[in-house]
Amino acid sequence: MEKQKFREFLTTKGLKLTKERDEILHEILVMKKHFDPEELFVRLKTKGSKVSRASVYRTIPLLVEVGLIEEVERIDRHAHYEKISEDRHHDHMICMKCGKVIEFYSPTLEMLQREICQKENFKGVRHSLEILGYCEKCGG
Amino acid sequence: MEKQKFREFLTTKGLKLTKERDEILHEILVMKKHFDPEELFVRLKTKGSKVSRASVYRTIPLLVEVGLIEEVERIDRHAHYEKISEDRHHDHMICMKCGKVIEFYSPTLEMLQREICQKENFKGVRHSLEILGYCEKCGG
DNA sequence: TTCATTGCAAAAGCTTTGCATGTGT
DNA sequence: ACACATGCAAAGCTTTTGCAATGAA
Repeated sequence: MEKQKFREFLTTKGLKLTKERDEILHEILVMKKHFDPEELFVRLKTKGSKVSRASVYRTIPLLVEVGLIEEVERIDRHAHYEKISEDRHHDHMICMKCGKVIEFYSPTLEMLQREICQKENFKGVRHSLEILGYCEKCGG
Repeated sequence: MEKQKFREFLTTKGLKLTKERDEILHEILVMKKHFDPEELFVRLKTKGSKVSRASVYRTIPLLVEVGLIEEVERIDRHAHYEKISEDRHHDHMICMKCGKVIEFYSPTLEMLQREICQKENFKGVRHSLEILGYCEKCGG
């Protein structure tokens, strides 16, 4: 159904559904976690795809635009993306020592943010909260 | 007093207080808002400083380490930093249309985050919350 | 004097783009 | 057939680094 959504988007925009675009989206749907463009490219290559880096980089913005993926963080100099799941938005805790990422969700937090936006007359579309610190293992 | 803090840090680490480092910190203290390395470099140049880009890039990590500045976001491919002010931490709302940045602070939000960390046995050190959307002017 | 530091320019690393060719619709 | 896409390689940008010269302590 994500594929359907993408297909409609392309049609609407007068763009074309190519084998490359399909392969890229497919690979993202198959992955569970975060990914960066290079990683995605390598995965595709490994599976025998002939897609080029350029196409990967050119397709990602389209997928962000449809709302199928979103940029979650930038580590060093490369962007990281994540599939937007059906279930629900979540935020991240990132361990500054081992890099472990804990995803969490707090309805209270979501509500509070809506309130804050209202107070500032700001129309919030999406948000990202990152808590940096140390995980249980690395020394709380 | 920030300068004092930096000086002590350098001494402790066996590093030297150079004219360049002083000029860089000085310029940051004079600025009120966010900045990126290039912007900082240009400002210094404009004021007649002879500092090189390399020194700017080499000094920034030191200032982050002392806790005088922090990275607040990455836009496109460049990092943005901000002076850590005496007063208090704040988060950001960013208008996706005009780029306006609204800083806000919510004690409730701060408290809530401490609770969330506790639940995950995570030792939070700092966090950043970005709400993306549209400001009053750009169409709420 | 002795290391850390600087500037320069080259290198690195991620992402974008020009162009000729290929391909959905 | 007509745009739009693709791959490739080159270009772009921000950030890092090697090296010889410089300077703080």
